[in-house]
Formats: sequence, C-alpha cells, structure tokens
Amino acid sequence: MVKYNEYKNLNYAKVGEEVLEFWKQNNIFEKSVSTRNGHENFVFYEGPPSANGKPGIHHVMARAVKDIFCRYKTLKGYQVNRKGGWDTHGLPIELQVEKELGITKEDIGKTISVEEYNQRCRETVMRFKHQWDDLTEKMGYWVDLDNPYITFENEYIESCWALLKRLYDKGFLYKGYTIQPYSPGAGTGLSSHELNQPGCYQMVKDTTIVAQFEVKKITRNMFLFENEEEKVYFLAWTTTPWTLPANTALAVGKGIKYVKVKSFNPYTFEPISVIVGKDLVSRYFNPKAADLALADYKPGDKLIPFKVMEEFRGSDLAGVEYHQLMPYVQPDKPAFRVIVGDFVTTEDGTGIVHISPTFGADDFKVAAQNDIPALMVTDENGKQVPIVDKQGRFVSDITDFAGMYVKNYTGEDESAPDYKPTDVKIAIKLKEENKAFKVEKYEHTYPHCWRTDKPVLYYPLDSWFIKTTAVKDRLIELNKTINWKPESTGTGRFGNWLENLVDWNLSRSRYWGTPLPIWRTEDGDEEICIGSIAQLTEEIDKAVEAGLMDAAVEVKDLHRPYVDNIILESPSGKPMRRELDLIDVWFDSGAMPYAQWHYPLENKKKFEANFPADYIAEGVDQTRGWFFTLHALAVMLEDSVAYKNVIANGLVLDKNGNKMSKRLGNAIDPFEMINQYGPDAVRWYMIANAPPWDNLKFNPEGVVETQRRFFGTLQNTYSFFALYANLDKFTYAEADVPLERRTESDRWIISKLNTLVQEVDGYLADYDPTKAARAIQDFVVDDMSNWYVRLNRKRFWKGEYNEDKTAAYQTLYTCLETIAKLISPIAPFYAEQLFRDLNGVSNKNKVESVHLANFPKVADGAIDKDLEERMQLAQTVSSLVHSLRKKEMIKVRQPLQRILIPVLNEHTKQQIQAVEDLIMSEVNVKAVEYIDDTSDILVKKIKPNFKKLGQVFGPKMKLVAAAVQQMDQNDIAHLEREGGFEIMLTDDETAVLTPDDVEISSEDIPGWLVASEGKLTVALDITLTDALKQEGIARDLVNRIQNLRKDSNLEVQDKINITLQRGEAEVNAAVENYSAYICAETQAQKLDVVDELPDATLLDIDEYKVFIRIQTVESTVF
RNA sequence: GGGCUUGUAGCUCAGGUGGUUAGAGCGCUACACUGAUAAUGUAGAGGUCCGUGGUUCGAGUCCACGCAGGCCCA
Repeated sequence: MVKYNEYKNLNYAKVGEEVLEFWKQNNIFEKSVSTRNGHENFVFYEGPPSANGKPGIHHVMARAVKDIFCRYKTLKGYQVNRKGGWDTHGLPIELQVEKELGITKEDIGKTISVEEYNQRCRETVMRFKHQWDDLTEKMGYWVDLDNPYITFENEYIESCWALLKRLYDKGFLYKGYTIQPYSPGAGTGLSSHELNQPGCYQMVKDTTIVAQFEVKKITRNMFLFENEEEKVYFLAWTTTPWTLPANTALAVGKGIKYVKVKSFNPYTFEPISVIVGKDLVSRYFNPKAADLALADYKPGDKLIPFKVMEEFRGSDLAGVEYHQLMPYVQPDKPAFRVIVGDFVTTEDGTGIVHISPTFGADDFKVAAQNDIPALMVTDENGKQVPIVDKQGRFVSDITDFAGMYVKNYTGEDESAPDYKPTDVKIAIKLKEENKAFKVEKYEHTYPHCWRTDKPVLYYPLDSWFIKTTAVKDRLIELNKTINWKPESTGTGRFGNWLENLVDWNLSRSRYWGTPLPIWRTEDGDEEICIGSIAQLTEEIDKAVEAGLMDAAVEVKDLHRPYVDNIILESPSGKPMRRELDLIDVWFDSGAMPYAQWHYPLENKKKFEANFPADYIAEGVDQTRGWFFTLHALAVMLEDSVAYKNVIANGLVLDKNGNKMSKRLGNAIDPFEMINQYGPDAVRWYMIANAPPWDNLKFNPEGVVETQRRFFGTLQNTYSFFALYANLDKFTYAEADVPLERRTESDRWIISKLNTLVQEVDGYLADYDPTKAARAIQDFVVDDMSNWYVRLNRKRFWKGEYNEDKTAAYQTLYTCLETIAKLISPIAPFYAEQLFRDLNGVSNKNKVESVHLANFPKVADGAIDKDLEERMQLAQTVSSLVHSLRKKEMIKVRQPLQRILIPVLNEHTKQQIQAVEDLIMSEVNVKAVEYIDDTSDILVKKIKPNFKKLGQVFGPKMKLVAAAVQQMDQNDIAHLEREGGFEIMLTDDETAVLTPDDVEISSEDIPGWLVASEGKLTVALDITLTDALKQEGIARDLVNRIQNLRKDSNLEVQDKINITLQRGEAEVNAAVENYSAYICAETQAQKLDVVDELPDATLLDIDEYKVFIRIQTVESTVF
C-alpha cells in the first residue's frame, strides 16, 4: 500500500527545491496553461523589469502579488498566459555604461562611437538576467521566461514605430517645446542629471524686482477699487527681471489670504494701492510707519505710511485682468490675468508669482492648464521663437533692450564703472515708469552650466509631444471603469494626474533607446513618419534613386547610429534627415500590449485575444509611469482601457520603516531569505502581514513566526493525520460517510471549511490576498488544529477501524486537501507537497499537481450557521469552566460532577444541549444542567441598549441610562413579566421601557462558583465525591503510565502489561474500579496488583505514592 | 511647496453604516496540561487609539487644522 509521507524536521527550503524540480521534470507550469486550452482567457500583463541591477526583496513581494492571482484564476478554470518581458532602454543603463567606461555624454561620438556605445549598453542591460531568472524560479513566480519580449529587439521597436505612426496619422504627434535648463554658452540643453553634478549650484547675487502690475479698471474688477481715481497694483517678485517682458499671467495660491494696502511708491512717491500676501505685509511696509496717517506723507519721507484695507482669498482674485507690464510684443490670445497655481507660497516674494511661460517650467505648465499663451515673436524664417534668442540676447522686437544679453555670456568686465547688467537696466526703466515697488540685491543659489560655468536659462527647447490632452476627458472617463486596488490610487494619485494632464513629452536627447521615426526637411516644412521596416526600405530605395543616398542600405538595426545615416527624399525632392531624438522609454513599456506580439505588423488575432488585460500589478511609483503609459496608449489607439483590474503595491521597507538601500546596509537579500526559510514562508509572510498596497516593514523574525505558527501547525496536523492513517491503512477507499452520520464536530469543521472556501474565493476575486491569507491562517490554527484535532484526538488512535473512525479520517483529510488547494496560490511549493502527499495515496483528484486542480466548490448544505454558533457556545463554556478550575486549582484530570448554565431562552438551551458531549469531555464533567427563569434564584444584570435608546431619547440618553442602572431585581422581573417598565427621567417626566430597550443577562447564582462572558454564565459544582476522586486517580495513573511508555520509547501501537504494588486505600479502590479504563487508555492487556513489586518505578500522584512496572508484550503469534 | 498614503499594546496588525469594558498574534510573567509535544490551555501586566479643536446624549470611527513617517511630483 502507498503510505502518506511522514517527515521528521521538515526543511521548508528543501521543500522548495524538491517541488521546483518536480515542476521542471513534469512541465507543470506549461500544463497549467495547456490543460486550460479552449477555456476563457484571463489576461495578465507582465510589467517588464530592467535586468541591469540585482533583484531585491521588494521584487519578491511585487511578483508574489502578480503570481497569486494568475494561479488563482488558473484554479478557477481560466487559461492564463503569462509572457515575460525585459525593459532594456533608458538613462540608467547609459549612466552605468558611462560610469564603467569613465566617460561622459560629451565623449559619445568622439572618443567612443555611438555604435560601440550602444553595443556596450546592449551587453550591460542583460547582465543580471541570470539572477533574475534564478529568483523568478526559486520564489515560484510562474511566467514564461523562454519567450519574453525584449524592448531593444528590432521587432519590438518596429511595433513602437507602427504605433507612433498611428498616433501621427491621427494628429496626436506634434513638435512643440518644453522648458528645460539650457546653456547659451554651450548651446545645448542640460539634463537634470547634469544639473545635479556637484558644483553646478552656485551662490550668486542677483538684482531682484518687486514689480507693480496695474489692475484694469473694468467692471469685472471693480470690487478691488474704492473709486475711479484709485490705482491698484499686484505686487510680484522676480529674481530674473529679464523674464518680465515675457510676462503673460500672475499666479496666486487658492487658499492664501491677500490684502489691499494703500501707500505710496518709494521711487515716484505716487499714491498707490497694492495687493500682496497678508502674511507678507510687514516685509514690504515698515511696521514703524503703521501709525502714520496717509495724508501726512510728503514725497521723500523715509517712513512711508500705509493702511491695510480689504482682505481677499486667492480664489477671489482669479480671473482679474491687468495691464501688460512691458508692452513690446502682443500675445496671440487673451492673456494678462490672474490664475491659480498650487506652487504659490508665502515663503518668499509677495505671494503672487510672475508667470512667463517661455522661461519657467512651472510657468509653462500652469499657463497651459489655464489657456494662457506664451509670448513669442516671429523670426526671419517665419518661425515662432521666444523673445530671447539661443545666444541669450533679447530679440529686436524688445526695442529698448534689443541685442542685450540677459546674463553676462560674453565675459564683459563686470567691475568696469559703466557696466550695468541688463537686469539693472530693466529695473531702472520700471522705476521711472512707476512699475517697480522694490529693487534690491538678493543672494541665492542658481544652477550653472558645468562646462561654461555660466548661469543656465530655463528656455523652451524643441520636443516632440503626444497630444494626450486631446483625449483627456476620455482618459478620465475610462479610468473610472478600472478597478484600482487601493481605490484611492485610482481616484487620487492617478485621477488627479489625469485632471492636471499636460501633453506627453516624448523627446530624449540620448543614444540608447527607440529612435523617433520622423524624417524632416531642414526647414521643417516636409516630414514623414515611418511605421515599418518595409516602409523605410521603400523610402530608402526612392532616396537612392533620387541620388540622396549612395547605395541602398539593408535595415538591420533600428537603433542609432544606423537610422541616423539614412536620408530620405521629401515629396518636393528635398533631403529629409531623422529628428535626432529618442523617445521616452515609458513609451516602450506602455506599448507592450501591442509590441509583445509584434502587433500591428502581425498577430492581429493574438493581440485581440489578449487585450485589454484583466489584471496587472506594479509598484505605486509606476502610477505616472507604466500605469499611465498603458492607459494613454490604449485610449488613444484602441479607445479602451489597457487593464481592468490593477494592484498598486507599496514599498518594502526595513523592519524600522526605513527605505532599504545598499548604503545603509539594511537591504535584505531575497536569495538568502528563500534559502533560509523557503519560498512559501517568505511569500506568506509578505502577503499576510500587510495588504500589498500598504508599505511592508520587512522583519525576518516575522518570517520565522509565520513558518512556526502557520506552516508548523499545518504540518503538525498533517503529521498527526499521516501517522494514524498509515496505521489504520486509511486511503479514502470507503465511500463518503454521509454528513448526518458524522459527529457534531465533524459537521462543524466541515461547515467552517466551506465557509472558509466561500470567503477565500470572495477575497481573491476581489484582489485582496491579505484577507484570504489571514482567513486561512485563522482556520488552520484556531479551528482545525486547536479545536477540531484537540477534541477528536482519541477518535484517531483509539478503537476499531469503524465508521466513526472513517468519518474522522475523511473529515480531516478533506480539510487538509482543501487547505492545500486554498493556499496554493500563495504558498505554491508547500501546497504542492501537501497535496501530493495526500492525493498520492487517495488519488481522489485525477491530477498530478495541485496547480492543475480546480478551486474547491462549496458543498451543498455543508454550511450550517446554527452549528457554528453552537460550537462557539461550546468553546465559550469550556473556556469559562477552565478558568473556574484554574481559580480553584482543580486540575482538568480531576472529573467534576456537573456544571450549571442559566438559560434565559429556549434557543440557547437547545444550542448548548446539542454540544453537551463536547463540553463534558473537554472540561471533564459528568453532566450539564440548566436552570431557567422559573427557578427564581438567578441574579440578573440589566444594561441599556444604547443604540436603540439613543435613537429614541437622544439628548436624554444620560438620564435614561442612569435610571436603567438603578433598576433592582424586582424591577427587572417586572419589566420581563409585564413587557414594560416605567422609569422617572425628571421629577415630572417618565418614560416606558420595553424589553427591547435593554439587555438582560444572568450574572450570578447565589452559592455557586460562577464566571461569565458576554451574556453567557456558567456555574461549576466543585463537590468531590469518592467516586470522582477515584476516577481522578485513575486518570492520573493513565497519564503517568503514558509518560512511562513514552520514556521507554514505545511505539503508539505497542501493547503492554502493567503490574502495580498494592498501596493506599484510595489508590487500590481506583485501580480496582477503573481497571478496564486504565487498560484501554494505555493499550494494556493485563493489569495485575501484587503485594510486593521489585524493580518498580515510583510514581508521585499528588499525595499518593504508587509503585509500578510496565512490560512490553511481544506481538502475539496465533 | 502640492497630491496621495500611513499613524491603535514593546513589535506586527484587526477594529461595516458612531453605542459606553478597544481586540488578536508574537514577546514578557505566573500557573496548568501532556501519545500533535520545539505544540497547547488559563490568567496577568502592558493603550493620552499621533495632537488640538469641532459635530453629537455618545468619537478609535465623522469634520477642520496641525504633527510625524513614506511615495510621487515640483
């Protein structure tokens, strides 16, 4: 016969290794997909990791979350294909290569060719692929590693091109500009990486201006004026006065308070009213002048009087229009009004921020959101350009300052007596025009170009954009159909991001990435967007024919520099060169639903069958990354969501809540964890400890606890089952014992089990693995092990192999096998071993792996809530009796005569009666008795039902509660008998209570030892009769003999003979009266009592001494 | 600075729609139990439920303003 495997000191890491080997040998993963052929698809997208760094413990977390639901859906009968993928482009890889080669971006194309450089990137990016694959296997993340999509492969890039062309054809792709750090000296944009080089931020002393922007006297603004003569100005501060001619708006903070102050301009002495942040008044007006009268002011006075007038909120000011400060150039759309910006503070400045969309990133963004135009001029080529040229000079339209450098880019001698920076010249002009309120030097840090050491400008640079704002409403609408876990990430972080959407800047000035497939003539008048290699080849042929290229080149690699060397012919016959930009790597990953199948160039059916995804999961940091790019592309290309359910998981921190980093040395090595504790305990701990979307404080001690408490208990239960089932040769060969012939506790645990199946199914369907894991844990530890097995131990190791025993085995077997299935998504290795150990003997499931099985179904009629309530009562009663015994120091082995339970209603009585047997055996008493109301000896307790009374009496609640507490036993009896009781609230106010308004419970039985919990009270009879004492002794004897057996290393099934020496009278009587009982319990065939017993063992049983000898009986031969 | 998120026992976490004694596990202390035994049971100690205001008869729970940690964005 095949036996259930029995283990000594199970090694969970080894379970992982062995099960992994089994999966590999038998292609279980492949089968878990192929056996579901023809079933409904459950579509999962793998967010591609980058293999240029080592995987960390947080990857185990993220991938466990992905894996759980794919396995769960497989159990539910879906076919779940999981294609792996690698993200291979991007800046981190370039930086790593540059670091290793000891070069900078400047060297590319000079000391190293673009070709060589990209070759290095290609080699570097997959450096740790082996470690990643290894971790994937060892942690049990099932994903197809053999056919992954790789973003640097030609086919993948070609798909990206095809998608870009579709966007281009829909008019979603355009060339615009974005504000970036720019070095006029070097003539190049700087990356944020370059700006973060040490030494870039330097202290400089700049001329700053608080400028006065005059409010227009129009109807809409009249609330700011007290009469027609008043002149009202907004005060706004800038550290870059040269940007003032480009001003097109002012920004205020929505909630910030502003005041209007009447005073005088310190340079022109003219009377003015200015609007400024309330908290900043003292910064611009000397408090010493607070008491001076406005009327007393004489031009030239040192102290300028001021008077604070009305107060406004930022939101009140929004929309107010003002006169252009320096009207050299007119915008092409309405401008010069107040808008709300969330970046406005009262930390410095005036609480009002000057906005010049061409020279500030925030400015650009907030202007775009408010439909405020940028100030541009038309150059000699008819192109729109900013008012400062690429050399850093004002254009000719800015007449007064035409040709002046906005900063000293020409190395002028700043110490020369007649040297005046442009900023100062602007300040002088504004002062003269009554437009400057305050001009002063200000020292602050400002970024400088690392090559020219000159201040950078924030300057509009050419960029290619995807017009995501064109589909903003649709993005928002479709987002509402996505099931976000947690919901707040979808409505909050992601939802807000969509509400404040700006166009997606695709351009990157780098080398290792997907090139932008747009070729343009030099004047930009003609261009072509290429959507495939075939199209490119065709265009090349045309260009060769036109003589623009020497010879046809075969398109082998779509990366730079190869594509840069291709020159195409425009419709009018002009040469077109590729726009040198690469595209944002996020486009690569957002394109994976299409590009992983080389769609739209092929595999249309495959794509359609796998779009959109049912489920994805990544870190919450991907909200504006992958989650967004997937969504944006799906909406623009397919007018669909890209995913229906998404889990945004949190971070994995160290046990103190700090971020893990190599520098701090608190990073946890995932391989070490798995080797030490096995993959299941690590996965279970991570899932059960905190919901995936919360940050997880990872503490290895928690893994130890999980292993001990959950897996240890489960394994213990299995061992217990296996031990006896092997002895009894239980193989689940018998037909199921019908539920009605099983014991109360069998039906109870099966009811609980089915309830559990229902719960776990619900939680997993709702993408909440933590609740599922916790429910399973509670069942295994509390219900199955600590209650069912404890109560039923004897049924397994005592007596004949009869129907009752079969029922016990079947019940426990069913629990264990069901648990194996339920835990298999979370703890796939251990579940596999448990399942195979069980199923290998019973062969009840015709599958070789738990992962090929079906999710358990709730059995009809198995759930019995009444029964579950009864058992709860049994547990509570037992616990109360235990605590009473403890108080009286009466050990459980000492039988007692009876317990007494007051019951106030028939239902409770019936419920307890049904579990009497369990209670009696658990707490070792002979009888359970009940007393009801009629006995008149119960002392009752009354408590107000706050919820109900609160609704009725509201504010008078306290009076009612006090009156209820005052009621004595007679009053309670009256209330119960008559169904109503009148209480006094005040001297002249009464109210009538009904039994529903209060909770009545029995609290005490005079003369008995009682304990109560909630509404349940138990009394214990502690009278010891001779018979009870004798039985107690007999039980003690059994216990000691069992210990002897164990100490003598006897096997459970070994039979013995017992010999006792006659001793004290009580002991003799006990042995005589309970001889049969003692023999049965200890597997003894004979119990002899003799007068003299040499070589005996001395047992201490309380105050008695017993001499005993046990001998093994050799197996009887018939 | 903005958005989102977390804050409950020494530690990790539960606490639908507000209801008066705030729970569990681990850890600690004591006792008990003992053929699941590196388990288990009972009891105990341990809480300004982050703070301050407010709404309410009643707030861990609802509202406002803060504080601290985290993430993303500036």
